Amino acid sequence: MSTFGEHVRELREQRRAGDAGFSVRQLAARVGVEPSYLSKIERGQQPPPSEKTILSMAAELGEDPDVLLALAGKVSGELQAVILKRPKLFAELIRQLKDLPDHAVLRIAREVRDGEW
Amino acid sequence: MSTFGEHVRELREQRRAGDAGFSVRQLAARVGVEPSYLSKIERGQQPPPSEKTILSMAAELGEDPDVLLALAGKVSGELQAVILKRPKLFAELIRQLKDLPDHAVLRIAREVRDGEW
DNA sequence: TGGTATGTGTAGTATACACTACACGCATGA
DNA sequence: TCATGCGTGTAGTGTATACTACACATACCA
Repeated sequence: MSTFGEHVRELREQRRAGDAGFSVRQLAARVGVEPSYLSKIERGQQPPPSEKTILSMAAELGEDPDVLLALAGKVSGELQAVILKRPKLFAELIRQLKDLPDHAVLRIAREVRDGEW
Repeated sequence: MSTFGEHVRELREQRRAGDAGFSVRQLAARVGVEPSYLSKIERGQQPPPSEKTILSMAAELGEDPDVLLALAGKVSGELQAVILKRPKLFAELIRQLKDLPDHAVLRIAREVRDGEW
């Protein structure tokens, strides 16, 4: 697995191949940070930025916010809020799901979505 | 719902009714913080302490760690680690479960535990 | 060859986090 | 009365977080 910075750099360079607006400077401007800061993040000289900044990056780069947050070692505040409302319930469930294979977890998500509960 | 501090104070005073070892000073000593710090936390003059300290408090007070952490607005690092390993999967699932009633979430946890997956 | 854009280096800053150290006044019991 | 324990007030500390500001060298291109 790549680091947060490496992954961002990769995404940005992919976008840049077809769109010159994805230079460090221009992306930084749209994301709302200084270019040197973004540069350092991409090269791992700075730790990943705040959740707010990561979400802005994800939107600009067309990446899944949860994935980018995860590379930064963060769980989104939105998800945390869901857990915090019913901590016992969700704590127990998540621990149960910890070692379940992907397809099983996915199946539960689908069944819930399809209203079988 | 009570705040973190109020809840801790309540728990401590309950324990104290039958065990003099639950003074602010003695509990603080066992938890590993200064008495004045614990006192301030209980009265809401300080924000909740670190996860480590909260877990120590939960153990001493016989409270569910996830519940105490939740009152502090924190999700345990252990749970976060589970989510961070498969962010897409868990993010999707948790969002699906957001508005599900307690009994339904509980039923899923039980069925997973009982090996029906 | 002068203007513009690029990535990056150095230095500094404001704020929050997570506490400690010590002192004070009150109560109790020997 | 005085040692012990109690809760709490004031002040200060070290570290991390999340950045900004500005300067520099390089490359393109008109």
